[in-house]
Amino acid sequence: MAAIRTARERARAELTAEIKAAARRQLAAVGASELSLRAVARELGMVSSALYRYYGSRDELLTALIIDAYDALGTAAETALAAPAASPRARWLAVADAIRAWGRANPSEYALIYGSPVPGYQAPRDTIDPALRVAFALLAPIRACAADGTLAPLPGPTPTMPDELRAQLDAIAAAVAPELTPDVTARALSAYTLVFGMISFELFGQYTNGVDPADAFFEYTLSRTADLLGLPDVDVHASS
Amino acid sequence: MAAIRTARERARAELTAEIKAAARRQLAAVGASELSLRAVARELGMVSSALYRYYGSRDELLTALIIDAYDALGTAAETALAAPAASPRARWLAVADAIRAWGRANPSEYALIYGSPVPGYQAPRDTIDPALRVAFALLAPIRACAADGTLAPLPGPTPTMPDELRAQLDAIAAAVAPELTPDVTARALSAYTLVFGMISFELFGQYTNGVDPADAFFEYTLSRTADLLGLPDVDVHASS
DNA sequence: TGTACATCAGTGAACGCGCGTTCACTGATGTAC
DNA sequence: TGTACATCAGTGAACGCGCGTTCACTGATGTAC
Repeated sequence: MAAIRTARERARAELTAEIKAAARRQLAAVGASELSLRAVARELGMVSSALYRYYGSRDELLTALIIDAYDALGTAAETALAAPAASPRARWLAVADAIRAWGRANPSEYALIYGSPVPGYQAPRDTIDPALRVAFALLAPIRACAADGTLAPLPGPTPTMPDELRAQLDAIAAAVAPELTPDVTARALSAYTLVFGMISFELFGQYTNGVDPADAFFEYTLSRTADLLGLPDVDVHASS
Repeated sequence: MAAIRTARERARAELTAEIKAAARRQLAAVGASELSLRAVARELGMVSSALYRYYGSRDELLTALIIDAYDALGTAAETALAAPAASPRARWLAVADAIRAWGRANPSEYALIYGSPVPGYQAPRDTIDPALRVAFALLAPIRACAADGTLAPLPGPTPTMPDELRAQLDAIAAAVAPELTPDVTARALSAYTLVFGMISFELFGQYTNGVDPADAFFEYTLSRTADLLGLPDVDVHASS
């Protein structure tokens, strides 16, 4: 990131931020596929063609919003991960809570990245890395315990694993978490899916007339899930 | 449903079906929020105003599509539920598999009902009952076992349950599954969330470069989830 | 410090397009007697 | 069975609107000497 030196550069950085802020408001009001450059320009008191000095097309702006959303969520998760925690289990719960809190605070941006894809819009490669940050943060406490052997023996039976799945899980582990056995990787992925499944159901209205507000259900299920992952509830790392 | 008697009534029923079929194709091409009455009419070789003989507005057509999607998914799940199965566990797995199969076969309709809500569109009350059918089908094998005491003792620790959650779960149980204890209800709801979480992640592209194709991961996770629900793997009901 | 030139942000008009919905109408189908 | 009338499906034109994107332009900011 180059240092901002001239007034022109400062103005450009500020206006870029204002454009994205206005676009985020649009997003909340009408949704991703109806995000309109003209409406954004109108809100900023500019003429619509002026936006083309900042983004080459509507899709480019949409991409910037997606990357920002992944980054904001990733930052929230990483902040929770870095905070002091009584145990690996508590740390994992804190990350999951932070993910949910971000989603509730930014429902339209959550929908942008975890809702139905916008037909006709193809997310470019630049979105992949930011998208992985949150997954990494949720994985980190599990990896730390697996690395020093403090992951509790996994409760419950372990189904036989077909070769196809083992190969997929090995590839994931090799890329991001070499400490994990295939079964732990599978449980971690399933826990990750459950965390986002609950948040999506809550935000998209599937829990209406059921467990909405979902705070207690979320915590209860998360607690059971942490046990199934074998995350220890004592601070094993503090004693070293 | 009134019997169709006249040629006019037959034509109307046929054209209604054709309109919905064309609208479903639109949905797949451009998504729910960009569904266009004019495009539907164009595909049918009609003039756009003619559609107003069938649906009073764009939103009315969208509602019909949503209800149809819930009903189609509900039917698929109920069919799997009614099929012969070796055990309650197998029956539950069959229902979950049927849900996923329907989603994969009809991704745009799945996105319509389980994806991000369309901003500005408020689903009317008529969608509630059809939406519950699939949840009922997935719940049925658990209820049957709970009713005759064949649900296995639940493995794993049970977190303490706050009163707020207990009240919510009691209300759900009272309405749809009085056989279930609060903890079983919570586990059933969490399993339900996990099933849809996995399908959404698969269809919305979150498993790309991971466990995609997700067949093996889905079955593996489902198998472990069935165990956590205590669903017996023998046909306890056949012996009675 | 001052001047001449280059860069860049924002304007305003325009292009070509698609949308939902209304309305008066024509002509075919159905019904009552 | 035949006729007169009512119902309804579909037409075509129109209203008023918003959209993304291009383009020649003005005027302010920045840079080199």
